[in-house]
Amino acid sequence: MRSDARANRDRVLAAAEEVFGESGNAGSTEEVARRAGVGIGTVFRHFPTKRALIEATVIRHLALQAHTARARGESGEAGAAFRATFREMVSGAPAKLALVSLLGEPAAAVESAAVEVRDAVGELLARGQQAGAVRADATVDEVYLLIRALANVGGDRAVVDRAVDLVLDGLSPPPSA
Amino acid sequence: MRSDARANRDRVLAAAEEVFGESGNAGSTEEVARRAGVGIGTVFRHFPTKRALIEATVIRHLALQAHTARARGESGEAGAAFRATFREMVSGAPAKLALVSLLGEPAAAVESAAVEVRDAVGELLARGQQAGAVRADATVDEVYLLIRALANVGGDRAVVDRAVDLVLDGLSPPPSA
Amino acid sequence: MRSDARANRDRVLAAAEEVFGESGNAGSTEEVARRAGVGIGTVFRHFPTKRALIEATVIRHLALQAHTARARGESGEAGAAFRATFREMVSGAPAKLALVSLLGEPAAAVESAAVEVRDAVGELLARGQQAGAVRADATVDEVYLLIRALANVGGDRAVVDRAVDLVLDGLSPPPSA
Amino acid sequence: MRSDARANRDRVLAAAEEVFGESGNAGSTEEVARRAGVGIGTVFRHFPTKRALIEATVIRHLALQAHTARARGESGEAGAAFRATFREMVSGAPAKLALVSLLGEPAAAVESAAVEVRDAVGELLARGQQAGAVRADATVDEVYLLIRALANVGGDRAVVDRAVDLVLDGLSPPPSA
DNA sequence: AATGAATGAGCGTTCATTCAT
DNA sequence: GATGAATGAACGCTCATTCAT
Repeated sequence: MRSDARANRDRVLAAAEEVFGESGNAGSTEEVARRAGVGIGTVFRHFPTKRALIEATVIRHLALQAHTARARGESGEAGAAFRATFREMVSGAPAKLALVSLLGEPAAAVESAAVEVRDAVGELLARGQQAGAVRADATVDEVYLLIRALANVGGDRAVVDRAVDLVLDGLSPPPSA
Repeated sequence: MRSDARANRDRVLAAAEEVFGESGNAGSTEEVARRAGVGIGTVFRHFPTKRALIEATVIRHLALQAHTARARGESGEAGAAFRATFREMVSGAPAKLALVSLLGEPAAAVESAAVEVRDAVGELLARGQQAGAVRADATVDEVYLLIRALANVGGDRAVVDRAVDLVLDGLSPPPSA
Repeated sequence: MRSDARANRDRVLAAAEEVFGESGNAGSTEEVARRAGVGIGTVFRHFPTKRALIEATVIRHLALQAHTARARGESGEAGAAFRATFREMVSGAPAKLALVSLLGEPAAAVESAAVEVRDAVGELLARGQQAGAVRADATVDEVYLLIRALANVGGDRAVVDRAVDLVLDGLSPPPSA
Repeated sequence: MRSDARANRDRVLAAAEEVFGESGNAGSTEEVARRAGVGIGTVFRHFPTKRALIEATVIRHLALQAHTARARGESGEAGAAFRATFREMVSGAPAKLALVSLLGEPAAAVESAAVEVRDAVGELLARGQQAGAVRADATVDEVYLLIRALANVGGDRAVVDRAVDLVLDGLSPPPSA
């Protein structure tokens, strides 16, 4: 039965990402249970409080983001890798509301998952800069903030894409160098 | 008595901006009444539902933003006006614009208040472009989206400021002109 | 409307004494509301937690007991007054379960209400002893404990009465004095 | 395997006496399983409902009490035996007898276990009376009620002991004999 | 026979909304 | 017009009970 339990846990987490992504903290635990196709008791068996459920959801989301960033990091040209990852992280966010901001004081586990993402982005950025493909004066903080801002803003996909183009242009090194 | 009522309406709106700005949709109507110094019944007399109250709050905020943008539009240099307004709109609205996304389907009145803001931004953008101070290929849609994205993202104020600098750099015309 | 609110408060307290008296802590706040004929929200408006409601109920009960004890204290013969009050306090308890024991750590207000009762009993006891109608070596603590024990025990009323007779006999002064 | 099952049943009953003795009906079946070192399913295999478990616990306790009373009955002096048993029954059962009152309508099996105890007390009482060591007009009903009352009352152990002394004094034959 | 994951009714509590004063 | 007491639906969470393994 261990495998059933794990499967349920995963379905609950997936449902939670949907629900809290759509409705933020206003999403209800009951709704999560309904979408996961399990009883409310099962949700609470796996995550003892609503907050614990949200934290686990956020961590899962951040882990996915970190994975996205790292996966691309090994590919060839540094500038292209940086830009492609930037685009993917912006458009890949399945939740449109800022999941992370749901937590007042983020738990330590959440913080460390976020650091993981930031570090992955930082590595891509550093390579891009070494290759001369990204402005030398941009820091991880700003770049990661831009990714978060664009990933969480609502609006037409095409408009977002063009806005990303503009931002990536701003991140290119000045041609006079 | 009409003026009393109007005064109450204004105090309620001001309190609502505070409360919902701090706590989002989780802020309670009772808390709004308390801060406005009126009874809960008075709040509901002026705004028949919580949603109506939030909408009115958002509209008030958007109207203020439109006003800010228009006021700036008449001042001297076009590129500087555009950039200053961009900065003001990003930093002047922490967490308040997020209310718009809590509305689900925004009411028509909210939409039209938002269009007002977009148009004001559009005018500033057009002038900046005519003056050669802003990239000719940027459109209002992208610019307004960037403002919204940066206004709603959480994070250190200083980091946000530097991110805005990067974006405004990206919006500058290419030096090859 | 102040008087309506007070009336409701009283009906809630009376219902709570019934419900918690019958079912102890297992009695539900909803049941209290139902018996009081008010909505659940009204119960919580007057008593912000279930615990606060139980405390208020207990205090009311203790105040009634203290009143019973004091009222009798002014009447004529000291020994008779002591015994009559003892009987009244045992049989007058409308709640058959030990309301007081419902509280883990009793709140300060509850403690002081209990002290009030103990003091009233103590005064009656002292007078009885001065009049030579009650054993001189009995202390308030024991007497009050006997009252509590007999008030809370279940069983046939007639049997309780005879048990009280036996106890009061034990509290009489030894005839050899 | 039959002996394994019986061993489990006993461990569950012992755990139940602990848990419900401490927390009354608020004690949870899961906690009983945990302390018994078995799965929750095993508890419900042996006792189909929580109520059945509590009943079995109470019956076990009453049987022990009856045994105590009977064992003492055979020892030497009748008055001393009666008084010693009275004291033991009062102090040996803190909070556990209270479970009986949580049962609402006690099951027939519980009633008959209680009758067993009452009868054992009755026998001790009769012997004490025959020996002239206990008041002739006291009946089993009153005596058993006094034991129940004192066993269930909360309060300082020393105070309870002195209250028992007073009661036993009241049960002594009048010195005029 | 034993296990423990799953279930869902029920509880305490909150809060938008109504309405008698 | 203003007030605030009353209402009850909805939420987070617990726990007795069931059942697949």
